[in-house]
Order: sequence, then structure tokens, then C-alpha cells
Amino acid sequence: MKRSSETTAKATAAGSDKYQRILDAAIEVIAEKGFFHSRVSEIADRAGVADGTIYLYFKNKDELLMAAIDSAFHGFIGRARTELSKVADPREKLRKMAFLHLQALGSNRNMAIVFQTELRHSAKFLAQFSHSLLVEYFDLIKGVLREGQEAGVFRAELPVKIAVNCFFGAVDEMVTSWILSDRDRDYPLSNLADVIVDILLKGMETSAKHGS
Amino acid sequence: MKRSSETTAKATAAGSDKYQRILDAAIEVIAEKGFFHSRVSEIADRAGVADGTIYLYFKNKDELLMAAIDSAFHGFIGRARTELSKVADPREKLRKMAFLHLQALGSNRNMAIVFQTELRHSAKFLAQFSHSLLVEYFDLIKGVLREGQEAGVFRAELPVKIAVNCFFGAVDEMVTSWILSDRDRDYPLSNLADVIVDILLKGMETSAKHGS
Amino acid sequence: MKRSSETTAKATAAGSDKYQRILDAAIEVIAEKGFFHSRVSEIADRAGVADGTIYLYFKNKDELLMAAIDSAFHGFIGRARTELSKVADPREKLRKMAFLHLQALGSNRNMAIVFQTELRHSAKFLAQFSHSLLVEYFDLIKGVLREGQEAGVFRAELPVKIAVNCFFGAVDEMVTSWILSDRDRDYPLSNLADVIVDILLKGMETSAKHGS
Amino acid sequence: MKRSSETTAKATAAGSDKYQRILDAAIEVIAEKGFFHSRVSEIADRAGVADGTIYLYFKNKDELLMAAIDSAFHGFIGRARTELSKVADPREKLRKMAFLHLQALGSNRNMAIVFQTELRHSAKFLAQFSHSLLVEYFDLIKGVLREGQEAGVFRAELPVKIAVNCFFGAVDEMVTSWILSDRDRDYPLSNLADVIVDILLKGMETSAKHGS
DNA sequence: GATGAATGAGGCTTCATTCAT
DNA sequence: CATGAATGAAGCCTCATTCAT
Repeated sequence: MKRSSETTAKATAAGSDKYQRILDAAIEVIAEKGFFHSRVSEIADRAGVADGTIYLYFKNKDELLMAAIDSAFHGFIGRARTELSKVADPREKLRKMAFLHLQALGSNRNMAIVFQTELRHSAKFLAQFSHSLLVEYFDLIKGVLREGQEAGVFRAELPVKIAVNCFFGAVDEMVTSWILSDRDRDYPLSNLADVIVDILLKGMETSAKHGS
Repeated sequence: MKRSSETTAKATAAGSDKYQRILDAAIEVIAEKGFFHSRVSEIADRAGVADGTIYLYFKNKDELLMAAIDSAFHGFIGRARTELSKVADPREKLRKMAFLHLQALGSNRNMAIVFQTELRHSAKFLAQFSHSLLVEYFDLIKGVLREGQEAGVFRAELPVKIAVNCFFGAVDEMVTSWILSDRDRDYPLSNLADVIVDILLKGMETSAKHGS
Repeated sequence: MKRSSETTAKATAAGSDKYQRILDAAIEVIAEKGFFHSRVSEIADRAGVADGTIYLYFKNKDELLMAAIDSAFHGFIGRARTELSKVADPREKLRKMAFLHLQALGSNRNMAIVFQTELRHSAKFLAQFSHSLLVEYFDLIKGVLREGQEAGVFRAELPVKIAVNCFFGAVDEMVTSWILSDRDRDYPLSNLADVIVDILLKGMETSAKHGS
Repeated sequence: MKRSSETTAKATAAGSDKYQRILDAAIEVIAEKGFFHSRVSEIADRAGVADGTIYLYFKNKDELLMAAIDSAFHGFIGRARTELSKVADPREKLRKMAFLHLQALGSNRNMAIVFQTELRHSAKFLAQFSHSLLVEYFDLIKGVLREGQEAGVFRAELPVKIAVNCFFGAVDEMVTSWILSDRDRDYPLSNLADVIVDILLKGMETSAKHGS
């Protein structure tokens, strides 16, 4: 692994959990200080390794952040896919997805902070992430919406691409609101899933207005 | 905000629009490079002033960013309030707000980049902004929703706070998507206002499902 | 000069001799420690400026060394040209050149060390210097030799290019020997000029051997 | 020279020519990158051993360079002594020595680069080498010159020490010129031996000038 | 002997900020 | 008010060396 440029280092190698420890420490420090104010030396400290060791596993500070996010995100997408496949009704799938999203970040405040802030710290960075990972999320939802349209439970004229943005934006914004509230919320973030999905499914208008 | 006797008579005075020039230059550079990669010297260059001059108007780099965002945001909120007051129907107000939001950022890509990325730099920064400015936006929308509920056009059981987040999140996400698309979109971002608001008002489900 | 990449900074600018002070300090430190063991911070210390100031005048450590050598060498070549033009006899010109070369370095041990060691510290570096500066030296001598051949005082069949190398190599080696002798030589290095030139002019063989 | 088992009985022992392999790799890498830019890990790579193994054979990086140069130089001096003893005429001995010198380095560009550049890294390093090894070379030539004076073929008044420097300097400079020429010379470097020695023996002046 | 993952000291360089002019 | 040369703290990263296996 030495001098190798891969970031994909096998964490399972020779009794070493350093890779994962560094990743965790990175998330922790970045959540606390923000990426640019995070010091490599502090991440190393918390991971219990020497500064230089970081560079045996990651090319540089930037790649370390990317790796931390990638790792967390892939785990989430994988779990999401599995869970969604267990549900039949497209509406329930949306509900499930919102729940998983809120639960994933709601149960790990540090990770949530990183996702809601550092991930967007520069247009270039955001674009990079967006292209490589977020599309997976969006495609997943797009699939659900199309499925729902075919099943006749979602309006046929719904512009799928934009609807996906609404869904993601709404859920995402809840997370942002949540991390900004200093007091520990007394209710789990994931409880909001139903509320949000209800709004998105039924709309804000009174039913009376429909069919007009 | 310092020295802002804006609307000031002395704006015409002996060549001193430096404050605004610095603000504009800051937005420009920050949009291009990201806040942390922006150099005070470059902002000074583009504003056509000396490095040191910046510090006559702003306490430090951080406050410069804050001021730039504040200035732009206040302008927006002011215009929004005025425009909304001209509309009676709460639904039309939402439509208008979405339009103004999308138009404001859609017509100034640099500003959009700063809002979608730099604003969310770090949890601390975001919180600071959120408390001081974003609440004005949220309160505005909250007012519209309550008004709509009273008028009977919005569902009475709608949880206003969460609905506001959905609205903001959806619109916000459209802007993010837009700045991430490299190709210059051939349609104005603001055109999407109607589509988004329709989704939020009527929901994604087929009308048939309502009334159950 | 700020942020400019020129290394040719005008030393005479606004009451500042910093450029020259840095150059001198660089030669001093490099002579003592060798280029790679020289620390920018120590050069700054001795020049009486802040570390960062070095970078207002030089792009980086490498360019600082280059500039120091360039500066010293150009001074030498200029003086050499002037002096040589005052002498008519090509043989005396060679003698003069050897004298100037030995005197220049013999009177500045630090500079001598830099020229004999650091200048050659990597093939790439040496090549760079060789192409841009040493050719001036070589061309000067070549001119003298050709002049001497035309005047009939140097052998016509003498391969000029190689002879120039012999001349330079011989003088150069004397300097190297000199800096390697720890004890301060009790005679000036420049005294050797005559001896070296005599050997090169008359050869090592006994005269009797000539004409064979 | 690689894998030369000469004089070592234990070279045949269980696959352990590592010492020489490391030495060869060191010369190779140092010639390419220069000593300070050479990485111990790269030398280990090319030698096909682990980084740590280097330290079983050499105390540190510096000693590795020293050993590499020593090894090569001793081989050269040994061969030179043998060859010179086969020649009777002191003039022919000089010619032979120049030839051997030029041939040794001319046939191994990497070695030449190391000798012409890295050897002169720092005054301290050069002095160290000079004292321990170069004196052997110089003494060899000194012997030849004295022999020639006794035989009456070299001028009796020739200052031997300085003449030796001229000889070495001239030959040495030819090598330097050669490694700096990027184009592969179309003639062997060793061909120049005669030319150089002719200049040193007969001098640059026209014969007519002698005997005056 | 051999390995190579881990170490951690320390250098070069950047750049926000100051202050004498 | 304005300047911009100078400052100097501080971080990322490299890489020679060690040592447990």
C-alpha cells in the first residue's frame, strides 16, 4: 500500500483498522471545525496515528474528505436500495427513502454536518460529488416516481426530474434545519419523514381545490 | 454594512464607491474560487483598490463575505416583500416568491454560486446567517401559509414550519442543480417557478387519491 | 513588485537594499551549509528580513540560488571583458583571465565554495547554468585563442574548443583545490595564474622535445 | 560491474548480492535525480529489496552515496595502476591515464553524472572524498610527472602539484562538457585523450616561441 | 537476515493583516 | 483616506529511519 496512490486501501489488511479510524476521525474533526479549519494533525491525533500515516492511506487532505463522504454515502445508498426493494407501493417507497435519509443523518450529527456544509464548500467540489454520487440517489427516486406514474398513483404529467429535486430539496432542507438547531431536538429527525412525504404527495392546497 | 449610509447622497461624492466595488469584487472572486481559495489581494485587485484599503471598510475577510451576502440578501428580501404585497392570493404569493428567488439567483450566476456553496461553508457560518437573515425569508413564507390557511386555500392541518422548509428546500435545490449544470441552460431558471409550486400545491399523487 | 514573478527586481527601488541583502545572505549561508542544507529561514535571518519577504523578491529557494550565482557571475564577466580589452597580446589575455578568475573567487571564499560545489549539484542545474552563463566565459576565451592563432602566437592546429576546456578546467581545478585546503593559504590564489598559464602555453614537455 | 562476484568468496552464498545491487541502483537513481532528490525508497525498489534492507548494509543515505562512489573509484584506480605499469614512457602514461579516465566515465554516463555533479555536493562532502580518494589519483599522476622529470622528458622546473591539477582539471572538464551535451556524442569521449594530452605536453604556443 | 508499515520532525511556502508613508 | 511592502504564524506534506514481525 505504501506509496500507492489508491485511496481504496483495503481496510482489512494485516490487522489494521487505521483506514477506518482515520476516516472516522476525519468526519469528526471536519464536523466540528469545518473542512478548511480542520488540521491534518488533529485528525491524525484523534485517529491515534502519526501525521504521516494519513498519507499512506490518502493522497492528501482533499482526498481524505472525499473518501470519508464517499464511504458514508455508498453505505447509505446500498442500504436504501435494499430497503426500497422490500416495499411495493411507490408512495411507501418515497416514505421509506425520506425515512432512511433522515435517519441516516439524524443518527449521526457529525456526518450530517459534513453532508450539509462541507460537501458544498465549493462549486467544484459539489459538482464532483454531484456527478459521481448524488446521481445514484436521484436515479433511485426517479425510478420510484416513474414506477408510480405507471402504476397510476402519481400524476402522469408530473415532470419527474423536477419532482426529484423537490423531494431531495425538501428532505435535505429538514436536515439542514435540524443541524442548525443547537438544542438537541427532543424528537427524532426521522419522525418528520411522514410529514414531509404527506405534503409532497397531497400538496398544500385543500382537497376541495382539486378537480376544479 | 459599515459606512453604509446607503441610499446616501455621498455616493456621488469624490469617487468613493469603493465599498460597493469591493463587495462586487468579493462576490465575483468568491464565486470563482470559493471563499477559502479567494485571496484578499485578488479581491482588492479586481476592485481596483490596494490590499490595505479593504481593511478600511471591513474588519477582516470573514466579515467581507458576510457583508457581501447580507447586502445581496437584504436587497432580495426587500424586493420580495414589496412584490408579495401586490399579490392577494396566497397561492399566487408562493408562486411569486419562487419566481423571485429563482430569478434573483438565475440572473446572477456568481451570486447563486456564493449562496449555494459559500454560505454553507461551515455549520457555524451557516448558523450565523440562518439566524440573522434566513429567518426573514422563512417568516415571510410562514406568513403566506398561515394567511392561506385562514383563507381556506391551504390545508388547515398543514404543519407550517415544515411546509416552509419544503418550499425553501425545493426551490433551493433547483438553484443548486442549475449552478451545477455546466451548459448554460437554455431556459431561464425562473421558468421553473410554476412547475415547482404546482407540485407543492397539488402534490404528486393523482387527484383520485384525494378525499379518502 | 508584489506578487510579481520577476526575479530581476530593481534593487534600487524605494530605498530598499533588501534584494541585495538577501542575495548576499544567500551566498553566505549556502557556502556554509550547502544549498540543500540551507534553510530559507536562516537566509532571511541573516538578511534581516522576514521569511516571507524572500518570496517578494524570489519565486522560490531555487531561483534565489540561481539569482545569487547569476548576479555574481555577470559582474565577473563584465569586469573580465573590460580588463581583457585593455590587453593586446593574446597570451597576456589568457594570463589576465586566469588572474581575474582566481582573484574573483580567491577574494571571496564563500562565493568560491558556491561556484565550485553548489553550482554543480545536479546535472540539470549545471546544464541550465552552463547554457546561459558559462558559454559567455567560454566564448570569451575562444575569441582570445582564435585571435592568438591569427596573430601566429598560438599553434594553428590547436583545437580551440578543447583548448578552452583545458584552460577552464585547469583554472577551475585550482579553485577547487584551494577551497578544499582548510588552512588559509598563505599566498593569494591569484598568484597561481602565471604558473598555470605557463604550463598551458609552453606545455609540460622539455623544449628539446619540440620540433620532433 | 553489476553482480560482480569478484574477489568475494561469499558472493556465491545464498543469493546475496544485495550489497552490490543496492550500490548499482544508487548510482542509477542518483545519476537521474541528483542525490538530494533521490529517495531511499526508489533505490530500494530498483535494487529489488525492502527499504529497511538498505539499512542493513549502509548506515544512512549519505554513506550509501559515499560507498557507491568509493566502490566505483577504487575499481578505477586499481585498473589505472595496472595499466600504467605496463607503459614505460611517462608521456604515454599520461596519455593512458587520460584515456582510462575518459573511457571509464564515457562508457557509463550515469557514473559520469554522479562524479561530475553529486560528488561536489557540498564543500564538506567534496573535501571528504578529496582527502580519502582523490589523493590516490593525484599521487599517481604526481609520480608520473616526477618520473618524467627524472627521465628528462618533462621540464624540470615544472611545479608538479600545480601541473597535476592542470591535468586533472583539463580531463575532468571534458567529462563535464560531455555530460552536459544532450545529444549523444557521435565520437567516444576517450578519443579526446590524445588531443588533451598533446595540448598539455606541447602547450598552446607556437613552437617557435620556445627556446627564446 | 528481510520486510515495509509506521513514524514524526521539520521545511517551504502562503497569505491575512498591519502600519509607516 | 489610501497605499502596498513587509510581516510571521502556521499548515501540508515529505521522506529518512526504525522496529515489530
